[in-house]
Amino acid sequence: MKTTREKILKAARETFIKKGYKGATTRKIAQEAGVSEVTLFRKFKSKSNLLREILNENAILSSQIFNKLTKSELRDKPEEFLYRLAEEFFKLVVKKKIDLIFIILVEKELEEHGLEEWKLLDSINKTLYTNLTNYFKERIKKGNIRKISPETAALIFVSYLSHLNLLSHFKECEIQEEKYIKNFINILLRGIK
Amino acid sequence: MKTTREKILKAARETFIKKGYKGATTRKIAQEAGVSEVTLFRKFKSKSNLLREILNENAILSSQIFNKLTKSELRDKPEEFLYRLAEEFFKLVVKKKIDLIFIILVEKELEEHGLEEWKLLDSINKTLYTNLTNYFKERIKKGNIRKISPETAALIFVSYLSHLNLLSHFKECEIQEEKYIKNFINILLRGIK
DNA sequence: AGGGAATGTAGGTACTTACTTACATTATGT
DNA sequence: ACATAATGTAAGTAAGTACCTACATTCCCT
Repeated sequence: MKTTREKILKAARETFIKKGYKGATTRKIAQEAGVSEVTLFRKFKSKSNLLREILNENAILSSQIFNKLTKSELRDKPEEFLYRLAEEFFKLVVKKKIDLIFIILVEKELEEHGLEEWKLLDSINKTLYTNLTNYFKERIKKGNIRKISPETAALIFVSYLSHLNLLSHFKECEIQEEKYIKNFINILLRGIK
Repeated sequence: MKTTREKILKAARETFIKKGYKGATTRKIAQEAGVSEVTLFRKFKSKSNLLREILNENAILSSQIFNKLTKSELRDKPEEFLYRLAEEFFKLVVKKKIDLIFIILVEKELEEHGLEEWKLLDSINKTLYTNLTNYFKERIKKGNIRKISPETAALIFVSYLSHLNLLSHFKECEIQEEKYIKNFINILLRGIK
């Protein structure tokens, strides 16, 4: 049985992604969670606070995935490592409704309210990007992969996953995760030429 | 000298990207354009209409780029073709403030208003994606590139460009277009391995 | 069974926003 | 120079939104 808190968090995640920060009204979120609006405000002082809690949780989950894989012996096999990383991220993102790009947009809407939370808000993307960049640097040094720009490679990875995730929110285009990820890793490793 | 119409369109593009659809108030747009709010409503009946005009224009511009390049002799040299395509798109997108991803998000916010305009709204991404997919298919047939999934390759291209564009809206990260695009094409063509 | 915590209901406040109306002002072309 | 079109100003409307208060109801623990 889910607690009220969890129900609200889940509904908020889904609604924020579907409607954007401003578009997701507290009434709608509460309704989606099956609780009254008052309860929402009792549990999470304000709407922006509700968002903050979600983002915090997301950042933690995102780090965990990377750390887990980094510690495994997969680390030394770039192709499998990247495949598993993409897979795990995709799963997390779809299951938990963590929308990587969405976060940036929330940011924009909050900008003028003087929030200094840039760093926090962008943390998922940034975390993955930073971790991956370091990973590529290390692999280049060890001669596992050729001498490409590690930043660019990391950016390709992050952007592809974000985009795939975005697409998954549309009913029309059913995404066959496995195929899309496998093909991607294939091209990322060997190029199209 | 810019016409009032053009001033409003420009301001609207910039504000929509900065604040999102809901976040961009008509007051703010008018202010940014240096005209009164009433003028905005006189020229473009409604806010959603203003958006529609922008998206229409974007879609046309996006097609033009692809068509121009396709007709040139570059078509037969994938690496240069893709480089130029990326470059031109990036220029257009930054100069004209055409945010590829933004468009999808607008869509979400409008969803419940019963807009049936899905297809229109997503047209820039879709246009580029479709055109590129066909391009890759053709190149594979002609033996210019190896046998990869053309859809996946197109998606990598579109998502990378979108993401790069998104990043360019943040003051912090100055994007050196040339380097980012060159490195990208390098990896896309030859892989990281 | 009873008492305290969690939740719901109803109503309301203060604010914002898309959009309108009525009227005044400026610019433009002939 | 004058009619016409384009723009501005002021004021307002109707709807929506985040969030609050007061009180009633339900649930859970002992």
